[in-house]
Amino acid sequence: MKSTFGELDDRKKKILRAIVNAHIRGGGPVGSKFLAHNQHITLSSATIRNEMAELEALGYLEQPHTSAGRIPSERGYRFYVNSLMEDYRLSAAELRQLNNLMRSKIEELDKLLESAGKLISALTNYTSLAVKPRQREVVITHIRVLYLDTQTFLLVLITSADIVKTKYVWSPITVTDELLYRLERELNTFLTGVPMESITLPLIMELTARLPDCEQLVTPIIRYVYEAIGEIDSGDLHVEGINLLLQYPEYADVERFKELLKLLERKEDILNLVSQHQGDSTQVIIGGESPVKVMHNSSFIFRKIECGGRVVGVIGVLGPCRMDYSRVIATVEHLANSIANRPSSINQEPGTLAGEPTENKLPE
Amino acid sequence: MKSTFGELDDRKKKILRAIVNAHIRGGGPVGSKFLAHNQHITLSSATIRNEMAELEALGYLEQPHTSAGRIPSERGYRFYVNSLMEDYRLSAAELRQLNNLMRSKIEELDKLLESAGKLISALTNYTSLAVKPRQREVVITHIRVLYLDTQTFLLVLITSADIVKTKYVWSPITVTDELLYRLERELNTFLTGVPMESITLPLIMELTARLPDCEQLVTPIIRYVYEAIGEIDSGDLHVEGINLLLQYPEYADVERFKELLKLLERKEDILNLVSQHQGDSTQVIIGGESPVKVMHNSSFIFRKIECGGRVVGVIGVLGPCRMDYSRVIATVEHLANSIANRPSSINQEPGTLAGEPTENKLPE
DNA sequence: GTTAGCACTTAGAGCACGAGAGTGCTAATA
DNA sequence: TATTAGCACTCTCGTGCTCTAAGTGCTAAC
Repeated sequence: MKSTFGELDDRKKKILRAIVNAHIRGGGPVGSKFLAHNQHITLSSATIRNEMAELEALGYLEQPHTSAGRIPSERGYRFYVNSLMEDYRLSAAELRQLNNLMRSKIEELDKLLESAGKLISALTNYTSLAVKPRQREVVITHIRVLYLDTQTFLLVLITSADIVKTKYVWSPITVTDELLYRLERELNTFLTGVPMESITLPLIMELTARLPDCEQLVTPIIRYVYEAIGEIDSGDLHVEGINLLLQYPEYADVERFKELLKLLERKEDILNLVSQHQGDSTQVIIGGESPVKVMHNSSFIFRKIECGGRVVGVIGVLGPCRMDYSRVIATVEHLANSIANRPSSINQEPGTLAGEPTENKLPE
Repeated sequence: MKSTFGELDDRKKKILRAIVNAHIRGGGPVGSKFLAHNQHITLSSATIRNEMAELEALGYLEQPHTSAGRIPSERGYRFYVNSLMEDYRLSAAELRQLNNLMRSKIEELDKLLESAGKLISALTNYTSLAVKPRQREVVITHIRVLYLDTQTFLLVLITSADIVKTKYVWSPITVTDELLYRLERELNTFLTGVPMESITLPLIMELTARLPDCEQLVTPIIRYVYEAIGEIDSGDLHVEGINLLLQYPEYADVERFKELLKLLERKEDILNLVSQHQGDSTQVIIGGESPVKVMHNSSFIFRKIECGGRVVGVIGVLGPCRMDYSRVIATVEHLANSIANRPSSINQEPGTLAGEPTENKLPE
């Protein structure tokens, strides 16, 4: 059957698959002779050459130069990922390592994502990204004020994103339990459930008026509330295993690698890219499909981790377009699912409450 | 005056200084002819050649090959840093940027160190390291338990390192204010002021016995306390501007750069190195002086940041041995001092209390 | 439709060669 | 005696060349 427009006949698919597989393994362009030795292909090299020429005409293959073999084009990779590649079965050793991580019962999601990143790097031999995504529209749900001594108290903010922020406050005035009680009550009245934009000057003035004996505390506290919410909003990116990319000839060009490093260090573009993508399934961005220019020679695979309807993280893998897609996808999916379904450890209410600790440094 | 053993006469010093300066600026080996054009040196190239030959014999210079100029040896750099280099005066633009950072009033020390790292990278064009050092012998000073609803409460741990950790706890039993009050009291009695090693099974059993109606809560809480202290202990390292190193020919060798990247990603060796060093002044480790092998082609400059007698951070710069030492040292010192002396912002009690917020994620 | 064979193209390794840079040494100079 | 000019020598690096290996496209035979 001749290739009707846009579709490939079985033989072409088989050859394309073999080329991509071989290229992913070997790195170099693959030639007709090499393919003729392939077990699954019982054609002469001449026939294969003809098919390859057609695949190139259709845009699935490219030729670095006349006397080289063919390499997959981006379109070729895309077709491979969509239609050709076989599912990868994780080996026993890989499963063991993945499960070990989950069994280690790391409590903090941040730390867990970081460890997951390390593990993915190690398993796939590519750079891993672990994203703590932006949390939009965070509001304070509770405020607590803890008495420490007559000059200091601890402010505890519990937010709708279930993140807790704490802060020491040194008070210029002597504080009493009674004062703190009133402070706590008024702060809760005025600041909980209120989106950032609504904390306006009139509101602040009214709040201050209700607390005539501790005016001096109100402004800094509100400033801190602002900052805390901003920090929760902001998102973060952990990168592991950058050094692994240097083993691939694709990154031998120092200038190119440098640009990629810059991208990863700036974090912003990656955070945007990840938060813009909607899909729940594993996303595969191949080379030029990325809106980010410096990623045009790389592929990026990532997947959201959802717990109870909220995106709590994103893990991903960055590597050359010549990436072992099926293995990476299998690894990322396994890990994302494990994290999403992990039981929490302080009295497991499965899938609902899992605390993340945190810290609050007072550099005296 | 001839050079008596170990000491260099003024002329040699002048020549060595000029060589190191020129090498730092230009990158290449520097030759006698080039030096003869130097304003401060009024000698012929032949004389300079003789002096350079002697400096080489003394171990201060090296020659990549016969027909190249000289480059400083590590000993040469060391002598330069100790005795030859002039103090660098920060430019107005540099001072402005440094002061802007401090004026931005970032509250969280972590974030501030991170920003400081970014700024140092940008100002020096080398990689910066920001270390949150290990905190040894942390104990809990207060424990608070906050009622949230009948099934959940918030555990707040205040530690001797002035770091606060919080954690949601989901309770399998219905909690009341009264129960939490007793829980809080007993936890404080048994766990505060106690070093980790002393939290032994008998102690845990006694604690459990005192709280017959909420046994199920005690074990996970203690586990969490362990974890929290462990996390405070552990230290952390932020690296910024790795990409900047790639502009220096010293790192053109991919394999060498890769090893350095690995080192920075593993973090451990750097944390050890930094925490072992005792000195309060700025430390300069040149090439092979480092106990870490992969740093033998790099220099590392770092300085502790102390607030009220405690080391709250370390900032440093990593770059090629051919580093602009005086500029880096000036920048690091300025920033370290600024951070050490910064006023805290929630009701500034200068130099004593400055809160660090924190977060506590509940991924439900 | 498939295959064998052959002419053609190209990258890359290996080599020679010359330019450029810097040295060490010797002899002349102040 | 310390300094300098001059010169032969050494080494790196870039350029241009050839040769080889690999792989193709095309034609003719099966």
